[in-house]
Amino acid sequence: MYALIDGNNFYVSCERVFRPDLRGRPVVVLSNNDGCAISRSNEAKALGIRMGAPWYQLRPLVQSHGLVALSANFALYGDMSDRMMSLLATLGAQQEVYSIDECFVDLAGVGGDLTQRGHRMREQLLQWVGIPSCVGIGPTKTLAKLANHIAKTATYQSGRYPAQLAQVCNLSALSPSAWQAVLAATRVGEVWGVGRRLGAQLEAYGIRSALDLAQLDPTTVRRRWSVVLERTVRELQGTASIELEEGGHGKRQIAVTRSFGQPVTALPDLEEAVTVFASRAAEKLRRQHGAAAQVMTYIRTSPFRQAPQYSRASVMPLQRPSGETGAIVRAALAGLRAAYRPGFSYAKAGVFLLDLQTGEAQQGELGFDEREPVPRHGARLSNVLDRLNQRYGQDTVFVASAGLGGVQRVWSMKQEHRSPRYTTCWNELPVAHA
DNA sequence: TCTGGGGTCCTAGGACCC
DNA sequence: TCTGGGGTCCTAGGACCC
Repeated sequence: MYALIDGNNFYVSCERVFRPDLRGRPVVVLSNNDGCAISRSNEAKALGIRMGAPWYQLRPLVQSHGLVALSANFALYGDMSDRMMSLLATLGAQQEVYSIDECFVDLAGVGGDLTQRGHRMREQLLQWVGIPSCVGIGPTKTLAKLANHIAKTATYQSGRYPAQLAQVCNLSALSPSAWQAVLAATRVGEVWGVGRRLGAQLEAYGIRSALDLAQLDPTTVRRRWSVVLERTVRELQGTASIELEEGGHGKRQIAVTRSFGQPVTALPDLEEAVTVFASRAAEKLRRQHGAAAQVMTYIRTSPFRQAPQYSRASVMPLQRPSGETGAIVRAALAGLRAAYRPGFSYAKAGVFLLDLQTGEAQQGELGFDEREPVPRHGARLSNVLDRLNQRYGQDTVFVASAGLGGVQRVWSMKQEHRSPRYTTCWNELPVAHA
């Protein structure tokens, strides 16, 4: 049996912990560059604000409906997420942190009434961390996910599902007929693993509800569609086919990409940005004690503008797998120079670390070239860099090609409404007045 | 004027091997 | 006239997720 616990409107809920005055009001959190809405309070959803709606289209709602827009504050959300996850880890034997605002918990061996346990856990999460959430419980991850979706919908939208499934929905506690009824009331596209494309295809075949999908023959599904959808069908039927993945295995790929605050044309500006992104990516890599064998740099113009379009990625292999800032920045800059064409207005750049290896299992090499022994100082230098930046704050020490005039960076992003980093920055702690 | 960032997995097809 | 069979590895691209 699995539980899926998911924070409601997570980013907005994080902001509300420190701004109780935002409760009951329409609030959105904007993406980097204040580009578009990436989290919405229920009041904002009720105004018809869509996920991903561009901010400039929403701006009139500030006047007309008291909409509050906040710039994304990922330092805050990440820290709130850590608090939430460590509390939820106590719910069962194993936990998979699936995203910043949700986790699966394996309930194997957990006794007692699981529904009640779910209610207690979400009350504790609300009281201790301040985040409202919903809990779904089911025999497989896909069913737990579905149960969570049902709990959420029943909480905020009356009529579609029985009201007692609000907040906590435990499918395994339902009678077979009640179970069938909730699956029949769920559109096939709402099932985890069925996206827009598959959803449309399935509907065209007359498979409209989650129940319809669950009643298909898995082998046929594999032949007609894919092994991925076959697994989903088996999971809906109650056969666990997607394993719980505990943390600690590290990422297979690391990316740092950003849109620019304004279009960038000059190579030196792009070099600054790519240096910063590559440095950030190298830090992430070292945090999981990894090494990258390849570095990809990518630049592109804005697809939303009526201007000549250009997009190019370039992969540079490293001489040997490395987690050092210096080596990674050099490779990323070489990739940038290979991808760059003058005369375009670039809107975004990114650095990807690929072909990652873990610290313990790294490919050795034959010493063909004795004039160039394996360097050791680079790794030590990067460690010192990390320790200094950890102790004295981000960017205390950095690579010079990142540019010295931080304020003059033409490409830096817009964040006009960012809240304080209440929990991760000494200067921005909330102050209590007696 | 103004539209995010970071991931995973699977498949098809090409290059190459014997 | 007539030209096999079986396999691996890598990459690009698609679909999905939050």
